[in-house]
Formats: sequence, C-alpha cells, structure tokens
Amino acid sequence: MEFPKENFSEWYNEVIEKAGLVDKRYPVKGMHVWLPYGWQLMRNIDEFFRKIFTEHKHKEVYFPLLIPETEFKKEAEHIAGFENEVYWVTHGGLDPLDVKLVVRPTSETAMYPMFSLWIRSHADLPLRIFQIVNVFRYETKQTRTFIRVREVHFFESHTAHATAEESEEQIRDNIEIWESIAKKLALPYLLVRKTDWDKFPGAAYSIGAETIMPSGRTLQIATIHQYFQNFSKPYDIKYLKEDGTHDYVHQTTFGMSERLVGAIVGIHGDDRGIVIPPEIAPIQIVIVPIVTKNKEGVLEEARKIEKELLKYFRVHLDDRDNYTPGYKFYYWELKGVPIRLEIGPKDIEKNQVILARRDTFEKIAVSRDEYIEGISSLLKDIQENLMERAEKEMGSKIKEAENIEDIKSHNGVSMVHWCGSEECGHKIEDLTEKKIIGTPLDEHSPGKCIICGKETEIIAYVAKPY
RNA sequence: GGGGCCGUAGGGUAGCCUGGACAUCCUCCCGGCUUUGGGAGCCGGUGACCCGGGUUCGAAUCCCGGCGGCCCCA
Repeated sequence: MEFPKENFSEWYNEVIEKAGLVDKRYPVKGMHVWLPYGWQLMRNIDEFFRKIFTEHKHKEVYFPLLIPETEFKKEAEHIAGFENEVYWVTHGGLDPLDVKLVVRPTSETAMYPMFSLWIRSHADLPLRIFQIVNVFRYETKQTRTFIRVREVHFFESHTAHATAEESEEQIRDNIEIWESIAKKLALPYLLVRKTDWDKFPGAAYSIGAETIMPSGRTLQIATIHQYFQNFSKPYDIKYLKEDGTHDYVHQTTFGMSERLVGAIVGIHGDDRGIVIPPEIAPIQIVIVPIVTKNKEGVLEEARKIEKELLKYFRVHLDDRDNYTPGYKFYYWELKGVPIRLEIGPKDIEKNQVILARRDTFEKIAVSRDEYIEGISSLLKDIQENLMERAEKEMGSKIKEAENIEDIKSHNGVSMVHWCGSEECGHKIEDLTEKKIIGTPLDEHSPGKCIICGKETEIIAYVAKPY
C-alpha cells in the first residue's frame, strides 16, 4: 500500500484496486467491472439477503429493466425526484419510439402497474417481494466506487398491506431484518428518520441506516420507506375488503446496494488492505505452505489440511511455486482474508499449525488434534472483534454540539437540538455547510433549538454525507 | 452552474516550457538460472506518446477541435 488509511480518499481508491474487488478502467464514468473476488463478496451478501428475506416471508422476482414514460410519470413527487437522473431509451434501431422508455432508477413505477393487476382482495395481502438487479442513475456529482455509481447493484423489497397499521408493522420487521444484516457485515450504524426534504421522493417518511466512514463523512447504507397510499392511489392498487368496500393498499420498501461493500472496505480496512468479516468472506482461511527443504512433504500436508477444512469453511490453498511465503502473507492481507494458516516443516514435527488473524495480526500455534474447533471459534472472535472495534470507532465520531461553530469544527456527526421546523433545519444546513442526516428514532431529550431557541425534544444528527 | 489541472506500455512515471536519431526509470507480464518461517537475486525479452485536423523539412513536445479523467468553488 502506498497510502496510509489516514489519507482516506487515496487509500480507498488504492485498496479497492489492489484487493482485486473491481477494475475501474471500464470506459464509462461511474460504471466499474466487478472482478471475481469482489463479485464473490457481493454475492455472499446477496445470498444472505435472499436467505433472510425469505425467512421473513418475501418472494424473489425479476422485473424488466425498461419502464414506459407513461407509467413512470404517474406519481408527481417521485418523478420530480428522479427525472434529472434517469437514462432514456428513445430509439429502436433508427426509429424514434412512440413512447420513450426509462431505464429503471428503482422499480416502483415498473412494479406498481402490475400490483394493480395482481391485487384484487384482502386475500392477496400482504404482498411481499424483492429483487436484486442493476438500476441506473445519471449521477451528476463526482462518482466514487461503491459509494456513488451510475450503475447500481441494487436490492429492493416492496410490500403491500391492507391497513396502515400493518404497513407500520412491516417497517418494524424491516428494521429487525436490517439489524441481522448489519451484524452479518459487522457494520455499526445510526438509525435515523430522514427530514421531510430529504426523504425518498414519494414516501410518507424514510428511515436511513447511516454509518460513519473514517473520513468523518456519513454513508447511508440502507433505506426503509413508508409510502402508505402515496403510490397506490396514482397506480390504482385497490383491494376488496371483507365488508364489500374497496380501499387502496399501504406500501413499504427497503433498499440497499454495493454501498455496503464500500462501508466494509472503509470501516474495517487498515494500512495493509481490506479486512472482510468472516461471515461473508469469499475466503475465510488461506493456507500458506512454508516450503523449504521438505517441499513435497509440506505440500502434501497442506493439501490434506485443505481437504479437512473444506468440509467446514471456505478455504484456499496458495500453492503458487514462484512466490515466497512473505509475499503471500502481504498478498492475502491486502485481500482481507480473516485467517491465514501457516504449515511448515517445524509445524509438521510438532503436529501443529500456525493461525494468524487478520484483524489483530496475532499468531497462534494450534494442535492438529483440535484445530477445526480452534479455527471455528477464532472466526467468531474475529467477527465480534470487528463489530466491537467498529462500534467504538464510530462512537468516537459522534459528539454533542451546543452551537453552529461546534458543528462546523467537528469532523463527524454532531448532535444538536432542533425545533423540527423546516426553516430552522435549512438554516442549520446552510450555516454549517453540512446536512441534517436525520433524527434518532426513539431518542429524545429536552433542550432548546440552536437556531430559534424554542423548547424541543428533537435531536438532529448533522454531518457531511457522501 | 463557475473556475482550474491533466491524458506517454497493464499500473505508476521522465521528457513537453526551449520541436530533431532507437522515448526515461520503477512495477507488472513472458523465458531461464536460483531462492522460499514477513514483499529474494541475477540474465534476457514483450509492451506506450487519447482521437482528428493544422503549423513545420521534422510534432509526445507548438496551435485548433473532439473525447476522457481529476480537483476546487456556489
């Protein structure tokens, strides 16, 4: 690594490339090639999405990429929010299309005309579906790998419910799902309610999971939206109630993307490279044979270990002949493999292996008689340690602020009292040149709005977001 | 929206101001010898001036246009 992590922006760009996650040389701005190692990581995360959302009664679907302009334009706020950043398909061959097509920036307007056909009565509810697809947004701001891209690897779930209360229950369930995901990825976060002027276009309200990057800037890594009937009315999604009358459904959505990978890179990485939480690591254990005199003997033993471990873990044996062990140590540390297992002549003699953990660099000798159990508990330890370390780090970046100057001078998230009015909110944002990333979901404390001085219980998180 | 900087091999660079013969160095890659408990060494080899036009005897270098990238400000 050329850059230390303190030099975050440069470090981030360098580590992504050197760890082999993506190739940024693809000649379209904001679109990158996923390399096998990076894609495996993303797929491991996707697989967990599939598992947990299925457990929570969702079904996976796939909707088309293109949306007719006529459907796209049905919900006013939604269009206003996206029309500046959608790609248009205007021609079929050389002929202009009668109805232009939008390349999905998210799939509400693709899905909801179909919801209107599918949902007839209360027996069809609740409806819970999700898809993992690419969506496209013509970002005008500076693009950044995983964080701000134009082709987004997107997870989106959509639900429809009979009553407002049931849709609120779904929001609570989505939060529970998110907690499991965050634990799986060892990512700390703040759960916030977005301000009215920053909520998803068309939503009644939005909840964001915000993490804090080493740069002190916040990164929104998941969003949960309550639509109530905002979309069901323009898209005419009605159901027949038991009493014979009709009503519009109440809807929610949940979105995530490869920003999660960006957060993992930024939050867990160090001066030697990225660090991937064991639960989702493409390779959990890399075996590095120390081949000196007894070359064949050591390699044979390494293969035996690989075979044993493959029954329980994701393992890779690095048997490349043309690299020294030292080179391999650095190589796999760069790629963030949680455990390195070293096996050499001395270890064979002592009937042991050496385990080196990626998070602390600690090296432990473990007897071959119990090394499976040893690895198993070490992986758990690493997962927990990453979580604790990240939580502590994030906590240190959150500070209470008394005034505008406090907010401006703090590189991280500031907590201030805010009366909740849009006017004072905008003033806070303008004066600090930061954003109100949201308000805590449950936390309240009495105080005075730092702008107008009015008594309030509302706390605002103020930070510079990505 | 406004301003600035930059495009030389797979990656990183020197050369450009002041035009001149085979375009510098590191790394990667390929072949050989040799080495391996924290990035080994030696020898040999492949590979580049973003695109189009102009000036000139001669352009990586100067001029115009295009395309692409980076940074700063509102």
